[in-house]
Amino acid sequence: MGRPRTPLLDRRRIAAAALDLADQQGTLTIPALARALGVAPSALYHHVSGRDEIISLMREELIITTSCDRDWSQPWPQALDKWTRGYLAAFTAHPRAVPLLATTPLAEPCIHAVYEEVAELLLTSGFAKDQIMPMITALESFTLGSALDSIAPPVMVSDVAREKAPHLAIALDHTPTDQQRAQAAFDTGLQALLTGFAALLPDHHTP
Amino acid sequence: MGRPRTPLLDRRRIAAAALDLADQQGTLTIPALARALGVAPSALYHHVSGRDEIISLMREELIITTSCDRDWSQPWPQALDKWTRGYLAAFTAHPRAVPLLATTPLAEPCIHAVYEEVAELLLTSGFAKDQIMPMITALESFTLGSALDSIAPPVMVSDVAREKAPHLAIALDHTPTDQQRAQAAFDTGLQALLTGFAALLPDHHTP
DNA sequence: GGCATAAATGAATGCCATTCGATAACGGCT
DNA sequence: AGCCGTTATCGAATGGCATTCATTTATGCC
Repeated sequence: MGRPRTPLLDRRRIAAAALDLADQQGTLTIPALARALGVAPSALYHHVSGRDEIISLMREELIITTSCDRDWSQPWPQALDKWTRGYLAAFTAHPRAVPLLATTPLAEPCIHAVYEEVAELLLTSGFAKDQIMPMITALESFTLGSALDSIAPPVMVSDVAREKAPHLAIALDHTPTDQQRAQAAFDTGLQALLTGFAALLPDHHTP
Repeated sequence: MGRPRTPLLDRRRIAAAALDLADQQGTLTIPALARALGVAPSALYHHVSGRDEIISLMREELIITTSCDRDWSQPWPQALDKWTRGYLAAFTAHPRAVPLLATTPLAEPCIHAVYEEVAELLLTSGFAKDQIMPMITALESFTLGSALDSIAPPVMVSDVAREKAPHLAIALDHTPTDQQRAQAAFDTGLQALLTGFAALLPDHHTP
């Protein structure tokens, strides 16, 4: 026993293992995480304050490992499109972990970098100062909601219900039932949001 | 002991008490819920299968008690606006319960009625059949995400960080810091979504 | 009136998050 | 080199929670 010759744990390793575990099992328990790390459960508490902090680290790890390809040099619609899609992809890459991550807000310092870049993009594109944060927040809310939607069971209308809900039945008949369903909703919503944002520009010409 | 002369519990009462409890405490535990109902913890299992089902019932209760005022006779933008705002209001009426409710999808039969009405509205308004469900889902995802955002701590930029994130600092200086922050983001996003949806109509004139 | 059933109790089970004292290696200081 | 405070682990112990089960008592149907 006693202190090991080389440390077995650090916060990054804990976060990565927790993310893997939650992704495979759909839940996160300290004993299971410790087992995956080859360590006693109590060892974790020398690196993190508790389970909640582990979940925060998981979300941070998610951002770190997936936020490499952004391109703010494009026009704002394309740049926002790419940013938002990358954001969603980060979540859907770990579908079973989403419920765990969705309800834990991201720690402050981690988001400042991205927010700053988006804010600069939108300000130089001509959006009003008091619209920047609402726009960013709306995009993030939509993305988080879409991530949760992507792991929800698809809506089904049983044959008995078809008569009571004929219009819904029509709509569902023209909707994919698999993973593509959530993606189509995200595409439609994102497209609509960006179109609606364009109408906020001062020099926008209404039809 | 033994069976009481008049039943102490039923599913509605359990759901309502659970919603109240989660709203006040921010968590839901079976012992606490049983205490609130004046009952032993094990008594609950004669009415529900477990904690997960209680959470489902809570969400159902939420819909039941708040989905009275909708008006599908208005033009589609106003109707969708009212529906979506009511949806968000149902969540924000129980802010501390939102994390519990957000990750549990709603049971099937409960949503069919609303979906049918929205589907009819959108179909008769001229939207393409394969756009109905994506539009509905996008609105729901945005609303759920906004509900989660409304209980998240507001983003702050400490004085030290102002130099590293000047554009973000500008944006935040023009953003309310209280409850109004989330509402402004929701307003902006909903407006943008509806504007973007209008552009999907076949007879839409692009500027 | 008897009996299957429904609705409660309370004890028991097993898992989980977290804390604490003991153990042993590391690193700086003399 | 030897000492000591610090660091990183373990193992045991605590307290809480969700869930199950045997038991008790009332209800309503035949």
